[in-house]
Amino acid sequence: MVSHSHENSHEIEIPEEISGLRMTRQRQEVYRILQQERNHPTANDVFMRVKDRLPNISLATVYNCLEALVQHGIIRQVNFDRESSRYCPNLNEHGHFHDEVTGVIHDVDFKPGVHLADVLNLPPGALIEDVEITLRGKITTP
Amino acid sequence: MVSHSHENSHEIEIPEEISGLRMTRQRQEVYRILQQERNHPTANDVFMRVKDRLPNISLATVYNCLEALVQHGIIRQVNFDRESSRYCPNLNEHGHFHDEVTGVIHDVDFKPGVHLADVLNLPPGALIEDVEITLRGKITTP
DNA sequence: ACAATAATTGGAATAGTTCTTGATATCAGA
DNA sequence: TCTGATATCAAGAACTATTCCAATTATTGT
Repeated sequence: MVSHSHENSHEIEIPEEISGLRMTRQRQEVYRILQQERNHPTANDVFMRVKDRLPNISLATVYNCLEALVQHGIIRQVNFDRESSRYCPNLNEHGHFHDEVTGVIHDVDFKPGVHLADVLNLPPGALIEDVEITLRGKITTP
Repeated sequence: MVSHSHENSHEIEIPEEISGLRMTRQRQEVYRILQQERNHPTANDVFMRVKDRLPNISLATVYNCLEALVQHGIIRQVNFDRESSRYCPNLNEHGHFHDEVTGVIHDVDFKPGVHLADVLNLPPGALIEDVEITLRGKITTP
């Protein structure tokens, strides 16, 4: 069923395996959408977009694919309060600024040389495995 | 129904109004629990604890009280991934370190003099209204 | 005390996500 | 290549935290 030919040579090529995760057709397409749309889509956003290419894909599969990609460190899951999870292909340590007015989510990098552990009073012996920095506010354009 | 006498003088006294919020009996008791148990309880944790003193309180009321307290800036709501929201009476700007092994959540303060805006490349014009810093990891005790 | 307003209750509804089951696809070894 | 084992997928049911709703109760201001 899966074609191994180069269907559209101008599109992003996704290898058949990333970080030990078998890249099935569904995972490829889900991943491709995250690479193309850097708008921090929700699972449902991805679901709607991916149906263009895989009309029979189910929402459960989108969730499965996203989870597999997250588990293998290929994408990141981002949560804002209790809203739907969003997904992000930017693997650099970064935070997110959520513009309350427009709803747009901006990636926020640390200034060069800054590391979180340098600015926080962590409990002794703390070994950080994951960081999530989320900011909410407005953008004033004077 | 509400007694205005000092029922137990050794207990925390909670005024009848905080920041413009009428402190009903239910809100008082919910708030008292947050002050006493600094374990970042969930709404359900609070519900179970508060039933000792208000056996007829409903979970919806606990949610209402927590929301009212959050809205008035008396407590903070904290979210870890997609888990139940937790609530925290510490109003200082701080983050949370979630110990994956024990499940304990530690408050994490900034080192003195550090401000988040100083270490992040925020989008131009960004006006931060709320910050959430959540860390996940282990604590090694050598 | 009375009317108006606010808060509480309990249950139903909602939304995002996960689970289950049966079908399909892929892989590894003979 | 065949065969069994394993992994993935689809569809829908189930789950869970939270919110909503309608009826009751409490509080406030006059």
